[in-house]
Amino acid sequence: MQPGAVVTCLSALAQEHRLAVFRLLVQSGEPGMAAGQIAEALGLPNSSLSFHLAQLHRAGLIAQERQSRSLIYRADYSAMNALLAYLTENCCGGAPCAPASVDATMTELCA
Amino acid sequence: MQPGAVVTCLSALAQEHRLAVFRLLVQSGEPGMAAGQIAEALGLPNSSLSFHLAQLHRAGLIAQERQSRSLIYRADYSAMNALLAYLTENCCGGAPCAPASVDATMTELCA
DNA sequence: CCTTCATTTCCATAAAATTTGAAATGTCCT
DNA sequence: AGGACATTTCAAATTTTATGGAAATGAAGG
Repeated sequence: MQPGAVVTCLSALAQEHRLAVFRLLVQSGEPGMAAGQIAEALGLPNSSLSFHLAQLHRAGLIAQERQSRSLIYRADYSAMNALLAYLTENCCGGAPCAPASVDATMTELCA
Repeated sequence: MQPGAVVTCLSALAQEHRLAVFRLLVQSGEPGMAAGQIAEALGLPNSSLSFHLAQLHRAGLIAQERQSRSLIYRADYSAMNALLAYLTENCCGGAPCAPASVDATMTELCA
């Protein structure tokens, strides 16, 4: 993952409503949620939510799929894992402070 | 970790220069770095860097210690781990998608 | 083709973040 | 006390981000 993409991802998550949206989708899992459902669940105006969804989508953290008239959104777990991996990379100056298994584990996480 | 604190942490990291500062400190490890060193390493004006250091410090991601005339900064690994833990929490709707060992592993990470 | 429904795009406005030189603060040394 | 040094605080301009109503787009059904 490249630094620019990391900043984009972090910026996408660094906002109250967007973090709430992302967590809702992370916890919603496979079925995902339609934009309208999300708006209702979080009490946000449609246009505001759409703005936030666009940011999360642009960052690659959520995927979008049309299902008849609704757009359903899902969390992209692999993007989240790439982000986590980047943050822990080269931790502690290269000295192995974490078991080697962590990297492998994180890659599998929610894949 | 509480949602407000999470947003504060993510906001702190969601900026090109601050992400660079944080990574520099993460990789620098135990000895840490003085503000001046960081400014020079990243080519930032002192006042700009000071602004960014303050945000990282306020978020609890870095620690500050006075050493004679210099202020040396270090990454706070436990804060980073708390942040990572929050993001993976309740992943996939409570269905255990990651080995239980991950939580424990992450807690130890860079402690 | 027309209407309804779900969502996005547009727009204007308001709020927040970033940038830096200059001045202030705090520390050390003589 | 006085001077040099490291860093922060202040202030003001610029840029970015967030908000939400109204209009536009796209899809389904009669």
